[in-house]
Amino acid sequence: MVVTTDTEARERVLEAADRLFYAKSAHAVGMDELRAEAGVSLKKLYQLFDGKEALVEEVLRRREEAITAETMKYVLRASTPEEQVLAVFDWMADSSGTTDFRGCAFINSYAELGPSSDRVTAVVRHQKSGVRGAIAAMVAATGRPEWVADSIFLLFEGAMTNTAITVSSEPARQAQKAARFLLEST
Amino acid sequence: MVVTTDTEARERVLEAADRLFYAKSAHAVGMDELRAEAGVSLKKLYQLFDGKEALVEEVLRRREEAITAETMKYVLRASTPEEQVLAVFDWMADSSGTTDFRGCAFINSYAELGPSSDRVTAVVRHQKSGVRGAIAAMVAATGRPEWVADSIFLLFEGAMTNTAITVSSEPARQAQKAARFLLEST
DNA sequence: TGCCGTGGAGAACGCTCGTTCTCTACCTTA
DNA sequence: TAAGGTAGAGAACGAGCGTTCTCCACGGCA
Repeated sequence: MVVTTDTEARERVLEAADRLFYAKSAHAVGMDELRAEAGVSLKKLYQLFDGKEALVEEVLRRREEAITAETMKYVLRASTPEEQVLAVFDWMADSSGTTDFRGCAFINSYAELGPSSDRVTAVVRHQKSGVRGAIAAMVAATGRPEWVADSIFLLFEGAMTNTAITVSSEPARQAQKAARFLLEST
Repeated sequence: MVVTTDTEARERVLEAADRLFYAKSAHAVGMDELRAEAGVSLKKLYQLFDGKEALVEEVLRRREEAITAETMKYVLRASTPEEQVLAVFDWMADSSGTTDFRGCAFINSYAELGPSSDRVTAVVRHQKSGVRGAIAAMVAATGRPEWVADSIFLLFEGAMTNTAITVSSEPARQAQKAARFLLEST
């Protein structure tokens, strides 16, 4: 028998749940499909998580951390504060290149589960305010006014959804171009 | 007995479906709840529509027309081409004031049903390309380059989702401010 | 070796869904 | 009045869901 700790099983479930929920939306993924994908028994699944809603919540929290870390890699690669702001659109363009890019998982979850789950709504609001804050901090470092940060955040959000819907990285590039203009002309 | 034609019953079903699907997401609304809300028998419901997926599709088509007409009212009220472009953000700010504003119904439907329904995906793409085209036409009338139209469209999209998530018209106003800046400085 | 406790496999449960079918009441028309 | 057809109410059905329970195999330990 392959030995796996609860921690490892937890991570396998979260990884599978994140992937499946994002690709197919939460209500389209059954707990049994999840169990099979994670290679875990149904008993253990319910022993590790309080239920589907709690699982969705944890998946979103985990994804928030993962995305933050990944975008950081792009941001820290840049030298000037301006280039750091623009780097988040490079991350988006690269991400949209991968198959099955489906836009912002938080917006998607809010659309599907927001009306019925306060916990999901709370995590989504938290992520959005985090992204907004991160962009605001970078823009502040450039010395531009705060409304520029607001604008770039909204460009980012609009590009995320439309990059998914059009299945093209064009919106990401258009948003980056607009952000560059805003930074250069203020 | 109250006499109702099939056309009237159809419209009642579509109105109820649009309202409920938008407020609670499609999978959270059962056909029986819909039947009760529309005041129609289950038999007639299935006689008027081929099934739930077809109903969602028709609801989105109908909403696309309705939103186009409503925003037109705002646009035509404005005198200059620049003010016409900015008027769509007035529409958004006003709409978000109504209770139960949930952002863009097309983005929401894409998030929930896009992976499982090609028909829904097609309607969503159609609506997005329509909005993008309408903004492009208005921006072209101002003499600004096309990338300005792309930017304003993405600002619009980002503001739609974040106006819903933050339950505030602030993103709509921020996007309008950014759009005004883009128009004035190009 | 015999016992106990843990854990996995998957059957079972209760519920809700989308969809169809049955039955009955009523209106129309001859 | 009698017959026929239409439409509504809602029961029925099969499937799938989230969740729980049963059963058994297997390992550690006295």
